[in-house]
Amino acid sequence: MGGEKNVGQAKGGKAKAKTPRQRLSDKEGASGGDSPRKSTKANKERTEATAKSQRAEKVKVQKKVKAFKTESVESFDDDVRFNLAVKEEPEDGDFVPEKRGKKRKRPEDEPMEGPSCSSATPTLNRKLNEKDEADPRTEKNTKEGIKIEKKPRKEEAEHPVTTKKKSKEEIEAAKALKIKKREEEEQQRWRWWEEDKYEDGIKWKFLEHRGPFFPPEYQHLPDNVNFYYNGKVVKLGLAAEEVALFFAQMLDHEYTTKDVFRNNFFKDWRKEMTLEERVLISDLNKCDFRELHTMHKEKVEARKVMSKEEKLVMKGTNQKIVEEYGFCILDHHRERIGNFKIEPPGLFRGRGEHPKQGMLKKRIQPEDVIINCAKKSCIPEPPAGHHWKEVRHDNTVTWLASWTENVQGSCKYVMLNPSSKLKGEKDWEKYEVARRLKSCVNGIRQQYQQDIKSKQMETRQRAVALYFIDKLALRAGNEKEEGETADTVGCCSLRVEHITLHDLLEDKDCVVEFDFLGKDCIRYYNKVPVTKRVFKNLKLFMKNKEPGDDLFDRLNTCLLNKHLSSLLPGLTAKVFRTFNASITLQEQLQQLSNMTDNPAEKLLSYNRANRAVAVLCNHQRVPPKTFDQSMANLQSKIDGRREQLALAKSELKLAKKEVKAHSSDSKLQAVVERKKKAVQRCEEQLMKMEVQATNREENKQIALGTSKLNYLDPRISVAWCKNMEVPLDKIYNKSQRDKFAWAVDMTGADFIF
DNA sequence: GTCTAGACTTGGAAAAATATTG
DNA sequence: CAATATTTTTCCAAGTCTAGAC
Repeated sequence: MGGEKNVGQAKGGKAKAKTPRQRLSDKEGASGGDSPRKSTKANKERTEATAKSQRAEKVKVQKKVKAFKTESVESFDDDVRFNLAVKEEPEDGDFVPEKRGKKRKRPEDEPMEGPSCSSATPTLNRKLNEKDEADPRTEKNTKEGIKIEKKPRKEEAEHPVTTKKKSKEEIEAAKALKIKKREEEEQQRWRWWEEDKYEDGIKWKFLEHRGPFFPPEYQHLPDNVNFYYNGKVVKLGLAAEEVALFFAQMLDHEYTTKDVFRNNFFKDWRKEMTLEERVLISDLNKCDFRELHTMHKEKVEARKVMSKEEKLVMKGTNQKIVEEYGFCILDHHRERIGNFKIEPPGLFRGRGEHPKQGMLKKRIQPEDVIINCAKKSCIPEPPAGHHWKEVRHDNTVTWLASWTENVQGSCKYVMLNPSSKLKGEKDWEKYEVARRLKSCVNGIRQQYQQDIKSKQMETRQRAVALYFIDKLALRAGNEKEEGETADTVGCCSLRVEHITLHDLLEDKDCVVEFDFLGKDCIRYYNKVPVTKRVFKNLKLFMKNKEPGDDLFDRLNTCLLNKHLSSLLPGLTAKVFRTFNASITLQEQLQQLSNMTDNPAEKLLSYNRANRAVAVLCNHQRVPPKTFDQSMANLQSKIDGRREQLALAKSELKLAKKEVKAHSSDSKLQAVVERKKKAVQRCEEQLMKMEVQATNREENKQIALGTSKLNYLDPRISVAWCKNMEVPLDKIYNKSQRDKFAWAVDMTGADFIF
């Protein structure tokens, strides 16, 4: 369920009820001490472990341990962390394309006009496409050809036994097709990272697309499906009925039991009603949506059990839509759009205790939509009988279409896919800024340690906040409008009630206990020993304040970021998260992985390093409902395999005996060999499964995705794969490889973040 | 300066697609 | 082959940060 599963006890807000989606963390943690290798531990230990003494020992145990290590992440009591900072790291300026010898000059014609509209037909995209493909860069093609050829071979080697009944040839053919497709794709890839960058602020020179895709209009319910009010059938008008269905669809969801949600919904629903409807329907509790709900469930079910043919048809029509609306032409290249579909109307599902949950998110009309494209491109047609709100040609932004959403009044955008140049370039730049921070972080740390002693209150607060941001990877914490959103905070917006100071806690001096709701109402709970100076300052900051008062009353993110950017151009609070995440990954990989490990162990090490980062960044998830079950399944599989192994071993022994008895019988000799192989195979499989179980258990409440996608410099992972001889697709799936194509292409085994 | 709208990144859940199993 | 488990993709909310209005 999406809402707020677990009522935590994070300290909450100014007179607001809190129902935090607390998950892991605190001792009383929901799932009670079930397993000895609870990953929750890691979280707790983050601060509890006096890192230094334990570290050495833990690292040694690494190989077999089940507990998951985070030492170097949190240990980080000041001395340690600050030593670890690196001085060297000459600007190797990976971001400057010049460095890569083969930079390609943008061809003269490229800041282009693009194809003129006049001749364009509805199949424009296709045509452009072909044109694109006809742009051969031969030398590269050959190179890639080789590259790709290798990959699939490896893959095959990894799954050697495809022993399904299907004919081998069929499988081979399918595989070959896949390979070919991949190859083609690779050759078409726009290697933008080898090109010059545009002047500042210009995002594109040509942009053409078909506009966003609108969801289908609402159709009346079938006659036999009824809404009841006060026990009587009421035939609703189109508008009210549509909104009623939104609610009915969510009946299984916890949302619909919450007062705030129900009230907001009812208020907005009534606005959609006709006068008579509004007069009649005055109490949500008298509404009976069950028939609508049932109908909806049946529809979902029907979709699930569709025949293969039907599914294929569906897939086909979807593909056509993607083909038509899912791509744009950006500076001569066909790029995938990320979210080309206009968000359908529905009920707003805010997270946590959102004051606006349940409000009606209205249907977007073309009249609400601003289109952005090149002047000389073929302007997208609005749906028949409609017009756009505006068509503009702003090449200093990256969006293709935008509209204002009615619940929060915020802008929504249609933008490109992560694999696009526009997103990729920005991503690359982000990691380069983080690397620049690496080379000066020592100085910055020294400075804020100094600043903590400053006579200026503002400077001191800034220094302490920065200390937290650096040490704990907290988010900046912008101010939010009260009552508009759930009550969540980040560093600068921490309130007195969110921390508790302990002169002595669990054998440690000067411990700060954090307990607050962060982004998405995810609880942050941590007990952190800090320096005396920080501790004393915190006491001072809290003096004479109410629990609901700001801890850093002289500070906000704007001030902080201004200061940061004066230390290093481009430096902002969130760069510390990126930097600390990436550097942690690199260190952890270094510490945890061994060349002599088998592939499964290497992967486990990678995941553990990734996990260390996720813990640092407080990326949590609700364990899947099926978690325990699937864990048990795996365990029984392991047990089964164990038995099998024992059996195989005894058979081997027997066979060996036979050989001894009738020596030099070549047939028996062969049997022994075969049995040996069987044992070995069994052992390998068992081991693989055990590693898998460990990994899964440790991952119970940790979400790796966000850090992998947004915080970890992909070049670290690519280099690691090369060094460890792990195929990249063990780490990154297809879309991740696409997103990080720039990194995959440019990174050698020697990359250092 | 301060405030706010705008643009873009980050985030977990849910849905859909695929793989595996009985 | 269907049922189930797992992985991938989609969805869209919720952050960060900047620039420009005032």
